[in-house]
Amino acid sequence: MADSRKSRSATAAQANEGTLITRGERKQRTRGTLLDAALKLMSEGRSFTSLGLREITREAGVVPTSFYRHFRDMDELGLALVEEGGLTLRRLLREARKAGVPAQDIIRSSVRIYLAYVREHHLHFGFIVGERMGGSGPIRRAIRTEVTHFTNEMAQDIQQLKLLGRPLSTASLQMICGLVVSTMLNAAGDILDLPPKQPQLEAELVDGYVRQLRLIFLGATQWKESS
Amino acid sequence: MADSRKSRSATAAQANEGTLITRGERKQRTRGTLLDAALKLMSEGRSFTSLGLREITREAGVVPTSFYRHFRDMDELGLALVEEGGLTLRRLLREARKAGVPAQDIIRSSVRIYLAYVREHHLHFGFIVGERMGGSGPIRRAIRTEVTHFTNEMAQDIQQLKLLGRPLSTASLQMICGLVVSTMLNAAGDILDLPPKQPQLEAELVDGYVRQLRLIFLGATQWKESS
DNA sequence: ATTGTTTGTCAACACTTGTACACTGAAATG
DNA sequence: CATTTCAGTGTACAAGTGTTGACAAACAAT
Repeated sequence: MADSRKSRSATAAQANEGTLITRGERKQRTRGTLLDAALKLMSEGRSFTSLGLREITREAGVVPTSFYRHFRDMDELGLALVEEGGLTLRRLLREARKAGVPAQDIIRSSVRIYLAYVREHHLHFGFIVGERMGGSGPIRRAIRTEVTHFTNEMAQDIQQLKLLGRPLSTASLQMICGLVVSTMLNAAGDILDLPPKQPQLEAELVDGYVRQLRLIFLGATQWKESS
Repeated sequence: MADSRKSRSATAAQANEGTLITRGERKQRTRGTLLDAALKLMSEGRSFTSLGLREITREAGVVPTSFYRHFRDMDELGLALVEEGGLTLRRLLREARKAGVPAQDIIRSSVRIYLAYVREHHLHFGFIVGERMGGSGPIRRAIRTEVTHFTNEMAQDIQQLKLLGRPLSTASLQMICGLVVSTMLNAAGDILDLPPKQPQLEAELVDGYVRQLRLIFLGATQWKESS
């Protein structure tokens, strides 16, 4: 539902390339170009709060006043972006469930798969990671909610898969997954502003995160509930 | 050197409250009010890239053109803020060294002390945490550099204090400290946008981070270099 | 006492910004 | 077919933006 639109390149309003008919579809389409425009501008080193309504419509190839047909104000657009990002996060878990746990060297392959996914959806991840701790309050809170949901789902998955060998209280599981998720979001932020085509740096980065996660899971296997 | 100025309240240019004489001192003083103005605006839910030059000078009680007497452009001001923030970070370590390790329940009391320090310097921490992953590239990189330095110093301290019992390679130590620092920066971000006067929420938050750190150190004591 | 320096001020510039209002034309509805 | 609905357009305006240049007055150096 979130990705019928695949990163269209500007000037969309009159394109009509595919065979689309209904008015509703058209509306969703330009709404999408507005969201994409915002994401693209942010990916060029800008924060959400610095974006202007006019700037976005310009990038989207639409007249400024058209913005109001889709969002009351910038905050509403921001929240829509958070929702999209949340969907992208959830999709990651769903795909992971479907693919099953990697056969050997679980952590390293998981990190690799994850980082590939981050690169594939770098706009969403850039937004989430970038706005998670700074900028607009409402958006920050919305992101926090999404990340919490993601963490809880992950905790549930780990419990069902019995990945840690012995059972743990939900509180402990959530605390561990919270640590894992924070670490992975840091990792996303790091690779996303790695200078491109630097396999050396990238390898070091991956290595560092693999070891951090190994340490976390090592701690998790030794964890005593009583603490 | 960074804190001769203690969060002055606007309209500073003509104040002349204390006995200050030299021209250089006066310059540093208004330079400080500009930096403070920027920090204050950001603490009200704005990102750095969204700040305007005029806005800052207005908040500082100074005419817009005066800005150029101190900074070539906004980026230069941002880097100055990063430097200040870096100093605040280092001061934390210095004070920790002087105070020594807390007698009992080391992790819990450390977290408490740390969070008190974060609150005391909430403007600097808000800036660092908020801009660490989003917004302007140069500033993000500068922050990363400061955080890395901080991490290295921390690793050195831990090694010298033999806090982990047995010796570890510098690489492992840095990786562990990196995890600790990331976690503490997340913690800083979390308490700083906790609604005020909510001791319940705060206690839960502190508890969560205490347990995350316990897990990390538990992992660290079991860590095998060979990994 | 007479210079030169330099921090902060003032006025003005060419632009950009968010938003209001009336309008068009094609899809939706009857 | 006639009518209504509404996404997108065009124009307009007040308010804010970064930056320039000339100027005032307090300090510094001679």
